[in-house]
Amino acid sequence: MLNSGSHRDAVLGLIRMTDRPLTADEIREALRTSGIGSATVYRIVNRAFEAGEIARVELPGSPARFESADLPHHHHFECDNCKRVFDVPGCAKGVASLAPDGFAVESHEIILRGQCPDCNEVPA
Amino acid sequence: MLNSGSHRDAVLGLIRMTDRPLTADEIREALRTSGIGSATVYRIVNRAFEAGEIARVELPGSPARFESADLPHHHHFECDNCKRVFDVPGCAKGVASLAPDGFAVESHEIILRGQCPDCNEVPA
DNA sequence: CCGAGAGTGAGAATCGATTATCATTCTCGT
DNA sequence: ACGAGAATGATAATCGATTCTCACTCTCGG
Repeated sequence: MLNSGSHRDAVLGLIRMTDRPLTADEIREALRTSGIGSATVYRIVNRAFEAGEIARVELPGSPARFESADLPHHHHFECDNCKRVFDVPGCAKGVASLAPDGFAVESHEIILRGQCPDCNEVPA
Repeated sequence: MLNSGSHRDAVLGLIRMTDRPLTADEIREALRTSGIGSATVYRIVNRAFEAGEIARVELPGSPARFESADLPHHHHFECDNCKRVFDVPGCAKGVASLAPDGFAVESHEIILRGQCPDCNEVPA
């Protein structure tokens, strides 16, 4: 059940393979068959984050999520219903120029909310 | 030192008078001369929020903030240095249309980060 | 085969934010 | 002035997320 690096590979592989940011709990749940504990998940993602291998995504009111560090500039969509977070490619123009004079904008973040495709199904 | 409603008036008045969202602690600190306790601040802002009198602003990694409920659509700027949050009038075009097909966008949020005017001073 | 050292999981501990508790204080109509 | 009921503040309790602890397991070079 243990094999140095196998948990790490599973966690980082899962993150790279998934097209949306995952919480520590989502990761542990996805890998539950391996019996991985949450402390281990946190250890792995924290180290990988510090090493710049993955990115941390924080949204208000929910735990930190992790995704590949090499994704192009993008933003996030949080489903009001299932609470999952999805990647949204692209960016709105002129975002940084919204700030009034005197503010030096160094980064920005756009969060969309609503119903994801799964939760938006029209019940026939 | 107590006068029914005076604390409430002080808190809501402060919120309406301030042009940026305030945390419970910022409110308590601003009114420290009145000896208001944090439980009272929370009670007041929670009730006012439930009554729709003020709006709650939540940013990742910091406590909830409160501002007037009647402000026009706007967004927020968080100073990387002093951690204060400021209002940013206006909005970027086409924000909602960023989401891929299948996503129903119901609301959005833009967070700018960088240096606020106070922290951006050029040391002569 | 052995030992050093990293990895692991269960659970305890911690953290900051917020809420609950409760004895006390105040307000107000009468 | 009086009593019911709301408001208050100090502090304890709670909450969810995350980190720490520690005994144990595994890997791997020699």
